[in-house]
This record gives sequence, structure tokens and C-alpha cells, in this order.
Amino acid sequence: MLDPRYVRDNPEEVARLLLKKNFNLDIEQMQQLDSERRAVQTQAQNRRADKKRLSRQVGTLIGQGMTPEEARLQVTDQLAELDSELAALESREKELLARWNRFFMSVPNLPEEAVPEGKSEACNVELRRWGTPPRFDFTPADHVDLGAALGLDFNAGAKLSGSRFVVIRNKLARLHRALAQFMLDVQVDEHGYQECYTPYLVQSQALEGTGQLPKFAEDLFRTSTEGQHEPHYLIPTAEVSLTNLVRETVLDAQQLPIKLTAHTPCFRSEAGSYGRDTRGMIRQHQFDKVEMVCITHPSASARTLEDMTTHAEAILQKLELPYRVMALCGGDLGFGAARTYDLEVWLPGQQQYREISSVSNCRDFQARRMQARFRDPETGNPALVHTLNGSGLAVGRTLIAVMENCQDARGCIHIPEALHPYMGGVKVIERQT
RNA sequence: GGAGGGAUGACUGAGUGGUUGAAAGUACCGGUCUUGAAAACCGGCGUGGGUUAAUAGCCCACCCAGGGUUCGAAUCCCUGUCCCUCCGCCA
Repeated sequence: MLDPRYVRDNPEEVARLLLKKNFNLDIEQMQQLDSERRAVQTQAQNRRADKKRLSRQVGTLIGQGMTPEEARLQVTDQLAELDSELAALESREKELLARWNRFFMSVPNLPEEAVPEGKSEACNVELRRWGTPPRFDFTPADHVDLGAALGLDFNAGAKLSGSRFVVIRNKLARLHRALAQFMLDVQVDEHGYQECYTPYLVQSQALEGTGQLPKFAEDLFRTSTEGQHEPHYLIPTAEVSLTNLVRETVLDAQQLPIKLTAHTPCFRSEAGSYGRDTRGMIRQHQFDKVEMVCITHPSASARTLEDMTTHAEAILQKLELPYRVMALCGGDLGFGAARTYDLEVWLPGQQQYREISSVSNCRDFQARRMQARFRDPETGNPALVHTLNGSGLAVGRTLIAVMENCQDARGCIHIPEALHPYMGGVKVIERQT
């Protein structure tokens, strides 16, 4: 959530920045809702103050020796009047507050000034490249064709669960596991993240904290509401579990930064992406990811975004996979992000770069929703932390990248050296047939 | 699945209808003392919102959440959520 006071005081600037993100802020509606809410709230508060004074009077009168009945009689007339007034005011107050909340919870984060203009991913700006796409003296196959003989089984996935699911077998499954282990080890051992194991099912509050709810319910898988339990949602990313670890806490300044990582499956309904990336395992309902989350002092988040990006890049470099770093334009930024870098890996089968990691600075947007704060030694008061998240990396897509970049003319996969310790001696994945 | 016990401020923990936003302790901040530090002593110390030029005052709300009883609720009643203990079942 944006700081409502800031929005109130700087509506034009806020609207201008939101427009960069393809979000049209209706200033008039916002101001009307905001001022109406405050007006009604002030009135209701004043009536409540009156009422409080009356009940205190009763207490005083009883203390002076009056019987409770007598004392009560002193205030009944005034009270009846107040009560009817209050009832009307309070129901309006409640309704306005709910509307106000819905409105402000649905406004995306402001992009930073440095974010490039642009409506769609076509306007993203390439910052740098690493590595050179491999040259083949044959036509490189994509991971679907390669995988057919190596244990990548989309039919089995469909049989069990429908479209956008996959079963992986044999050495390829081992490679998938090796990648996740390798990534987690690098982030923990080399970059100092704390390894976490977290729930894959969370409650709605957690998703509200990170911004998936209330706006993007259709992207999530929800458990049935059978019984009286609150529904659970499958996490669309470990960002939800890790970031919400600091929800409703006041941290010591010395605890910052907090660096967390976890390897989890992620579940996305992919509503609205029908027909996109239907071939292969680029876009699945279930995929594994190693996630990095940093909780920082507000002054450190810009720097941390750069650091986290290099932490994600380190994985690709160790795997010797060519990639480029993109600064997302305003129109391509996620709901909670103020600034995002995407890492795109080269896929020879598609002859293009495809997203494999996304690193975002959410500044205080999620922190405000979560009430995640630290005690600021300067003021002695709690202040909102900044939150950042990034993939380090998406495991499924990394598997694809390794397959396509490390294939040979026979359709075998040559495992990058960094993974050898994780592959139990296997250096080449041979075709089965 | 059965039986019971809980949820109070950054933390520990009192408090069962009337200036209680809430004792006490810890932590934290300021001061005295000290060469310095520690200890001791004194003082301060919740969050959100409204009003406002104000991070000054004043006001409202908040003792898990939502309803209710009452002139008045942290305290009584109902519902829900979460946590814990014991038994059963179970990866």
C-alpha cells in the first residue's frame, strides 16, 4: 500500500508515476473517498467522545452516593439522541472505511523515477550481457524434443493433472534436483542467506501482505472451504512465505538486513495466459524455485537490489549459461515492485532470451501492508522496513536452459562442471533409446 | 477424532464491569554518580487514525478477530481464528 498521506498531499505526482505503470489513478474519486471518509470519521469520533463523557458522569454520580438507577436517569434523554445519531454515523463510517481500504489496497506501488517508460515488455531496457550464445554445427533442438528421449514426459503430467504439468524421470529428474541443491548452496554458503523451509500453503493475510490479494485471486490456487477452516492458498512464490516472516513485527535496527532463502514449489493458475507458452515447460502450474528475500533498512534497499541481482547472476555464470540483464519498464513492473531487473537466459531452441529470474525492490509497499517495521535509533520510533525479493533461480527454466545450451548433435546433455558434485558422477546425460 | 488450557504493549507478565491505555519487571532513551565502563539511583518510554502549519496540544480506536449485553467491558456472553497439553490415529 502507498502512504495514504503522501497520496493525499501529492496526488498529481502519484498519478503521473502510476500512469507509467499503466495504472490510471482517478484523483477525483480518490480525493472524494478520502475526504468523505475523514469527515464522517471525525463526526463519529466526536459523538463517541460525547457518549464517553456521559458514561463517566454516571460513574461519578454513583460515586457521589446516587443509586445506579437515579444516575442512569440523568443521562437517558441525551443518550437516546446520541445513540441514534451515532448509529447512522457509524454504519457510514464502516462502509466508507471498507471502500477506502479496498481502493488503497488495489493501487500498485509507485515506480522509481529511474524506471524506463514503456507500456509493455517490448520497452524493457537491456543493461548488460554475459556470455555468448553457443554455436552449433547442427540445428539445436528445443527442450521438448531433447527431453522426449531423456525423461521429460508431458503426457504423463497431463494424465495426472491436466495441461501445464510435467513428469520428469531418470537423470533429468536428478539434474532438476541437482540444480535446486546447487542454487540453495550458493545462496546460503556464498551469499549469506539464511536457509528456510516454509509452508507451501498460506492464509489470505499473508497474500495480502505481499500484494497478491485482494487483486489477483484468480492467479492463485485455493483450497476448498470445506468445514469451517479459513481457506489456504498454494504459494505462487516463496516470496510470500519468506517476506511474511517479518509481518507485524518490530525488528531491532541491528537485525537488518535479514537475508532469507528457500527452495519451494510454486503454484500459479496462469489464468489469462491461455495459449501462451503451451509447448514445453516454460509455463507450468507447478514449478520449483529458489527464492531470495531481503528485509533492509530503507536507505539500503537500492544497493541491495543490485546485490541480489548479482546473486542471481552468479548462478548463471557458474553454470556458464549466457544471459542478459533487463531493466523492466513501468508497464511491465509487477504490482508491488518499485523497480525490477529481469535476468533472461539464452535458449537455443527458441533462439531468444527468456526470463529466468526477476529481482524487485518493493520499498515500503509490502512492509506497510504487513506492518513490518524496525525501531529507528534516530527517532526511537518504529519505521517501515524495505522488502526485496528475487529468484535465484527458477529451477524448471534453468533445467531447460542447461538442456538446450549443453546439447550435442546426438541429443545428449553435457552437465556443467559446477553441477558435477551434485550428479553422483554423471557428466553426460545420454539418450535412453 | 476425544478432553482440557490459553491469546494483554519490543519482550516477560499482573489485571474479572467505572478516569485502566492498562501494574511490575526486562529492554531501550535521557540524567546523577564514575578517569571510563558496569552497578546503583532518578526520569522518560505503545501503535494506528482524526484535527492541525505542527514530529505541539486535543480527540477517537486498539488488551487475537467479529458480533452481543451494559449508561459504561481487557474484564460478562456468543461465534471464529490461532497456539498449547493429554489421549487416539497417522507420514
